[in-house]
Amino acid sequence: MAVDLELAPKQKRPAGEPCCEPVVYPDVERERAIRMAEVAKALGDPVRLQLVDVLRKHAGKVCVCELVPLFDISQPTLSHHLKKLREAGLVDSERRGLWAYYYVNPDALAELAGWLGD
Amino acid sequence: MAVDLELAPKQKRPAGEPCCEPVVYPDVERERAIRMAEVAKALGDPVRLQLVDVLRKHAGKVCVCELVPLFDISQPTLSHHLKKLREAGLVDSERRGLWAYYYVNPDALAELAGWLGD
DNA sequence: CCTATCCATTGACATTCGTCGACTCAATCG
DNA sequence: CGATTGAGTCGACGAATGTCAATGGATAGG
Repeated sequence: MAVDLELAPKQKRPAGEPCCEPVVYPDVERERAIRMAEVAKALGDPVRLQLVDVLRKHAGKVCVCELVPLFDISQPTLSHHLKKLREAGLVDSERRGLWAYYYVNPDALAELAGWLGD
Repeated sequence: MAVDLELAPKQKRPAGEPCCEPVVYPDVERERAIRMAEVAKALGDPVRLQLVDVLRKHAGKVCVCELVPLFDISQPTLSHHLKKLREAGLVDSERRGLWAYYYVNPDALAELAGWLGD
């Protein structure tokens, strides 16, 4: 937020001099951007976004065997998407016998939601 | 939102029968998910997320030549990211002589922000 | 035990992505 | 006009992605 851009140049550069001031972008912002971009990237697939949507609406733990018939993809592909969501911290899972239950991690969405909502 | 999942199965399938009810996922939700995933995907890169951040904070039109020194990437790469943001509808641009000015399209973020914020 | 079931992993494949250097093109200045 | 500048495009490259069929490992039921 220390970024304070000047207005655009009104004329051509005097030949040799740089176009603009070398504005420094704070590293703390950069790290925050990396975190939020990771979350956004995980949501950047329709299947994964719908998975998070279903898990959020259900507000509980959902068995994988209930998620599979919701999508036109194979079970290994769904498993792959769930792994991506897990790696991004968006969901967590719990194994109970044969079945695996998934649920959302609300904290993971908070930072991105806050930034988007201003 | 018509999705109303049953609780997970308590026992193994009786061999032959399907594990779960064939839940139908509404197509309208699917199309909305595709739109929002497209926006999320555009934000799924740290450079692009920071670009949107800078443009939003500046709340005006920013010249490309002012954006280039903010990042450790080449000018063609930045141009490529701006194109991606344009294609996703997140930003728009306007050419004035030699310079190109970019600004955010607030509407594009609204749907994703609304979904994230519940 | 033996078999069926759930779910994850592996390997393969085509596609997309992020990045750069080289180039093009329009516009500006002298 | 001729030289220079801003910005977009192109071609190339390695890396990552989404998808599937095949496989594996653990567990429940008979």
